[in-house]
Amino acid sequence: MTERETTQADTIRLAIESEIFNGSLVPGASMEEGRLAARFGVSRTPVREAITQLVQAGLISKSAHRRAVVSELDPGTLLDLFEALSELEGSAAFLSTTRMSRAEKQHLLTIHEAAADNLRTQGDPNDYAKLGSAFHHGIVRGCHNTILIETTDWLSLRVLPYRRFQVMTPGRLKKNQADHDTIISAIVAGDADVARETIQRHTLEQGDALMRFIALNKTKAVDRLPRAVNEEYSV
Amino acid sequence: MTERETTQADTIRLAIESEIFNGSLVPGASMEEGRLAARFGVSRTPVREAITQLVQAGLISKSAHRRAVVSELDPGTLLDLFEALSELEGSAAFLSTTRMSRAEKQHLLTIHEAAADNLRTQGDPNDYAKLGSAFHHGIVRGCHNTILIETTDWLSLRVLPYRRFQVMTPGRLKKNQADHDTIISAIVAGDADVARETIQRHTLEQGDALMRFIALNKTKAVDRLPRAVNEEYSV
DNA sequence: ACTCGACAAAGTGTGTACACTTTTTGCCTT
DNA sequence: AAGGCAAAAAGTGTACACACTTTGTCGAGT
Repeated sequence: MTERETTQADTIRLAIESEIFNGSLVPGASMEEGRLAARFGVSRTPVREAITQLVQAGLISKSAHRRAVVSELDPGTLLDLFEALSELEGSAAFLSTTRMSRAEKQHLLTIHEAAADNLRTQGDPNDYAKLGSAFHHGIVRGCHNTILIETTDWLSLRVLPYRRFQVMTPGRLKKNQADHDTIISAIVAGDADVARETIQRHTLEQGDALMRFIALNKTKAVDRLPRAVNEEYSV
Repeated sequence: MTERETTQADTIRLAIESEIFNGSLVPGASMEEGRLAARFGVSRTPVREAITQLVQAGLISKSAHRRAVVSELDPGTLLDLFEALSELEGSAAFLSTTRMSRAEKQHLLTIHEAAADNLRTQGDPNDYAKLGSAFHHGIVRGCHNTILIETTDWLSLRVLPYRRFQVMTPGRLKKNQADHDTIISAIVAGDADVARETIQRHTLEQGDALMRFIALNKTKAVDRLPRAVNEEYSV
């Protein structure tokens, strides 16, 4: 009768994931199984399983007999990440140009226009960020290649813990929107090569900006984060 | 005193992995934790951990309260896999063209020539396959982007269980070698675009050939595999 | 005071027990 | 004989216990 579709380990994994994304667990923070278990009111077993999963996802690093640590990306790796992501998104855009349905293109246009509207009316920057993310995701999904989508998502996930550092200056916002405009135009016009090159450079630049920002502000920013913890997470 | 650098779960994971690769565990075969545990002489705990890891790696599929199954790729997904892989290798080749050291290029040439020699002297086809794999891997490593390398390896891993189906006809061998020749020439000449396009198309064609072969011979081939099991793995 | 090393505390890895879910078996009904 | 329901068997998920490893502490030697 009592049907359990989602296991406890899954619940814990999602919980830890979101704590990493919302910044409760900062990159570099170490997690101790027993404490997590106590905090979530379960035994260590499902916690361990959740951690194992997150390790494979790349969000957590861990070596034998040592406690798990939220993955910390050094600037070099972060750059590699964005470079790889930009190539992947470029490939996706290339394929999407010829594979997206009319409805999908329309959906993308709707998002793009909503973003433009947000800029014109000086709407919530947070909403703009969401629209931007939806735009990228829409393009990637448009390629209809499950593996490519999955892989892109996988890489995007690993950047997520650092996205919160991103601050968009008015100049960057405008450039961002202009890039998106070029991309969607290329897709609609059926120019796959331009779509690929534009989104590729665009994503790379985004990453570059984020990297520079982190390099400059990291220490200060970390200390100022709400509920941020540098060392051990406290109950 | 007794130092344990590799945990039992790791050992088990590697063991299962290699059984998947060498065909003892065929895609679609279901694995039962208790039996695996007994077979490896450990408790279920490390086996479960190994399985969790392999699930995240994509080699095994599993849903709650159901036993784990060696991932089975339908033709469509397999095609997607090769398409994604071809894009990734294309990107890597593009970057490698400008980033490979002289020594790395030399190493690649050595491999390529050994392969050519193998063809001329009608050497062991198995050796030729290994050289081909080393060639691809060498190009990917040449891009010096950890994430891109890691991601490419990740996708390659998922194809591995199906590589054993691959049979190279003399015609394919020659074409394969010619492609490799074009690629290495482009890299040495510094023509990144040609390198990208060539290896991209090359990998895609490889995948296509493999797919067709599997589609034609799968059922028969599976039954003929040494130590192959269709249903449950028996102790 | 500093280094080194033994001891103590904390934490991870794995074995085992048990609850709950799924699958199988076999009986009953039609 | 086929279909379906119920109980039993098998298997997965989780708690807990314990061994071994790592980490932290404290005191002795220099």
